[in-house]
Amino acid sequence: MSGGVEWALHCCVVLTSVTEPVPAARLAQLHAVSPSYLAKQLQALSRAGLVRSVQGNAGGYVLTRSPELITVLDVVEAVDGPGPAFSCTEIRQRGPMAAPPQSCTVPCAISRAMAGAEATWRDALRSVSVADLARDVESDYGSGTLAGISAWLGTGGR
Amino acid sequence: MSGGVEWALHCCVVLTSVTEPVPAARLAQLHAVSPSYLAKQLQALSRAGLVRSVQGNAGGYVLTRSPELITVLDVVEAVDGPGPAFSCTEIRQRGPMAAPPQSCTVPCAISRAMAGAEATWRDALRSVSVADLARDVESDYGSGTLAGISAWLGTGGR
DNA sequence: GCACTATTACTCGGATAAACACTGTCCGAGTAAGACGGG
DNA sequence: CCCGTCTTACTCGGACAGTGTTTATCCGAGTAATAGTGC
Repeated sequence: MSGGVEWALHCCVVLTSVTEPVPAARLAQLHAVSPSYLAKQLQALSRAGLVRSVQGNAGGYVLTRSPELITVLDVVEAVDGPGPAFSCTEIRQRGPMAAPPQSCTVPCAISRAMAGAEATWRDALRSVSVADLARDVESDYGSGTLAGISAWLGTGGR
Repeated sequence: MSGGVEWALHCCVVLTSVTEPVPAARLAQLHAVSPSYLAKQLQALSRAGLVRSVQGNAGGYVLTRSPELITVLDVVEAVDGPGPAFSCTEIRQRGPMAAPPQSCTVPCAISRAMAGAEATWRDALRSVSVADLARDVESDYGSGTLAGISAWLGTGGR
């Protein structure tokens, strides 16, 4: 799995607590990661419609909707791509003992098993929203943690 | 995900119906795939203890235990590696607003969410055995399908 | 003092290289079967 | 006819290139704030 997913999720959680746009460079130095590469992930989020980009001076990124309505699955699919991780090659239709095409109206048993597992994985990620993550953060590190980060982002605490 | 997982699973299903060792090359031409690369996957299965390799003339691969006791998860972990797909980089401890180490006794909220989803994925794969897959194949393509493949593997049907 | 305009600096966005992992291939070590010869 | 030995051919196992995707980077297009100027 792409490592940028973690960055994107952390950014979404941080963006929960801000109201004004935050530049990608600021988010990058907050997490001490490569600014250029983080920009790429944010562009993916923008293409997926999860965040809105504001150009010009005092621009940056903002969430497009309430954190309750953004699931972890949304972020993962935006960064890693929506396609399934396991793709069936239909090798049952190849070779000397190939299954006839008329028998292949449904996916093969292996593909079904893998697809079912991925479905549960997606369901689990869909059941967690970015707002839930933000709540957990406040619970883990004490209330006011996100407010402090928001303040740091706003002030030029460089 | 590695594409070799699919090949390995098909091989395990096929090996369900044989009693004598089957060479990797024979499995390769059955599925019309690269013999050398399939050998690599089978080596991984051997390292994981799922199949037993028999060297010398009339050698090949055999399952080490009953197909009921081999789960799809076993095969996936053998080929793709046992490590989790999502690995937390602990970026919460980096940057100017880094969380103090004493607050990081438990994994961060994001890591927990991803780990939980992967756990359900693993459970789903663990609940399906290779024997289940073989049963489904017989059900899909008619009883005797695997017997026919076994016969082809045994005879020099080249 | 106010409005308009030109400048300026800052933002995102996509196009461009480097690094890693997956895919594919090869040849050598080891082994069991089979052929051969002797008793 | 049976046993032991030797050859032989076949198997796996790990080491070696090719290719695609992920990671990382850069510079140009566009925009909003800002400073300056005239009324």
